[in-house]
Amino acid sequence: MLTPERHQLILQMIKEKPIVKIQEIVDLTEASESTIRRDLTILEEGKFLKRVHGGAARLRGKLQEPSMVEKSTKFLQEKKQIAQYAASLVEEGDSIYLDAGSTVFEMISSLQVKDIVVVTNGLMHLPQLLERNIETYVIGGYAKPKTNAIIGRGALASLEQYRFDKCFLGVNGIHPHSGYTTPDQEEAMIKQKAMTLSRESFVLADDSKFSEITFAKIADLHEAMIITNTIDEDHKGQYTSKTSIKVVTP
Amino acid sequence: MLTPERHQLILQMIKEKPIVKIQEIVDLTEASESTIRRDLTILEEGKFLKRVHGGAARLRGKLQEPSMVEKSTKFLQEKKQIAQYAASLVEEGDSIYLDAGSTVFEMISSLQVKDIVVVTNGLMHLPQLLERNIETYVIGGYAKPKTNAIIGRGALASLEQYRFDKCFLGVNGIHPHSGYTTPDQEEAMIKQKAMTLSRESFVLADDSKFSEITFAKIADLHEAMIITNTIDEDHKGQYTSKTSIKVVTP
DNA sequence: TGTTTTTGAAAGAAAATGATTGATTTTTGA
DNA sequence: TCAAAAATCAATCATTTTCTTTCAAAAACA
Repeated sequence: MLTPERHQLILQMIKEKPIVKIQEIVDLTEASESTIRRDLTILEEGKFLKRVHGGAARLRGKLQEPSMVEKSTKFLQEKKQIAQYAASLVEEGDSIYLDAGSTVFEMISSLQVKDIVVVTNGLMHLPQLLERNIETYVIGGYAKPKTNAIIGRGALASLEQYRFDKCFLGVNGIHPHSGYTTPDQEEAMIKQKAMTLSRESFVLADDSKFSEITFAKIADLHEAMIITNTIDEDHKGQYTSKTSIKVVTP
Repeated sequence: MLTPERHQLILQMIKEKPIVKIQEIVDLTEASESTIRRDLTILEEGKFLKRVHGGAARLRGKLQEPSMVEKSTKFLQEKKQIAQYAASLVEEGDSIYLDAGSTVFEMISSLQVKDIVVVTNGLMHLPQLLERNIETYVIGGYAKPKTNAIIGRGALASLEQYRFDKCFLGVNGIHPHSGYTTPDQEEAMIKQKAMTLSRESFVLADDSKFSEITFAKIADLHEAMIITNTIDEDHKGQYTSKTSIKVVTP
């Protein structure tokens, strides 16, 4: 049996059971224990599973097939939690705006409702959206290589064509006085515009964004609801007095 | 057995099983192991499969694309030739429109000039364009899952914002009387509009497109220059009298 | 005919495998 | 709780399988 075949088989097993014993894999694959151990080492390096004493365990959150996009940050877990909650807010029939950015990206795989319309400026999001057969509109404009986002004058005009029930934005800074900020002026304008076109606005942010200020202001705190995972009790009051915060607990 | 025959057979096998062993191919084709290894090397270069130790594996992502599997190496070769010539037409400082579609896609990797502006409705093209640091604008509108193209009313309006030195289009049919045609009415409108916004228009087509007619008309033959690889001498006159054709010779 | 391309065979290199060893971790049982 | 027993582990090595390279014969081509 070929190595990648075995790997597939192992991943299959771990998709069905959260933990599999080495011996179980040995029995099924008819390969030696050494070989299976080597396989597990490789699969662990590729972030496909976690080795545990006696076997291998499923990675939290990664029940789906492994795309190469992710597996970068240690915040992924947190991002997923935040994204999952945000996705649960989307209701049947909604038209929503999805901002570019990795946290918002994680929302897509969690979207349960099907009868929605999505507008986005995030080029990274498109393959996933199309694969899931979600009705998707892209705004036109300059494709910024660094963030894979559509921005610029054309993007603003293009965005103007739509109206949203909800918009979901990523930001880089959240601050009681300075509000929501992001490093790029052009991206800030897009986010701003999206908010004005939307009945409700949501900002997705892990707690590293709190008390940060970056260059371009998007809006004041009260203009959106923040979705985050944990928030320092000491500073919580500074924010809760100005906006509603949903804290997603692990 | 002829080389392309063997290649087809191998692609067929890999369409049915995600992984095939070399020995299995040897048994079926009755060619030597050396030959099969050579075949696999070629097919891997053509991005049709991935070699793995002991055999070959199906590529992730572009698997069940019927059009993809049908394509023989020769076919891809032809597209590359056409695309390469088309790319050589792009001059420093040009603003160009790149239509969605696989032949036009092949142009991107052949683009030598750097100081150009590209506008496209092809979502597939974006990763490649951005990676090559080409200034890229995307038109806004509905993202059509099947072709990964942006189309629709919004796309037309978005396109209207730009002017081009040259536009490069794919079509499905070329016919002396019916002109250029494509199966999707909406896509036809986009192509049409792109032509009107461009000083020069080029249609990229392998010879399977000649004498074909599909649903939606884009334009008459004389409105664009055809770039193709070979053309049947018998019918050549029908086309050359109505348009200029560049025949790219192997 | 001579020339190029394709093919198959063979040799050495590289990779994958399975068994073994001794170390490490977990479990057992007092 | 502790130490012995059992299970699991990483590291190593010999063996097997697969790969690449090379070369000459066969086939296709002009």
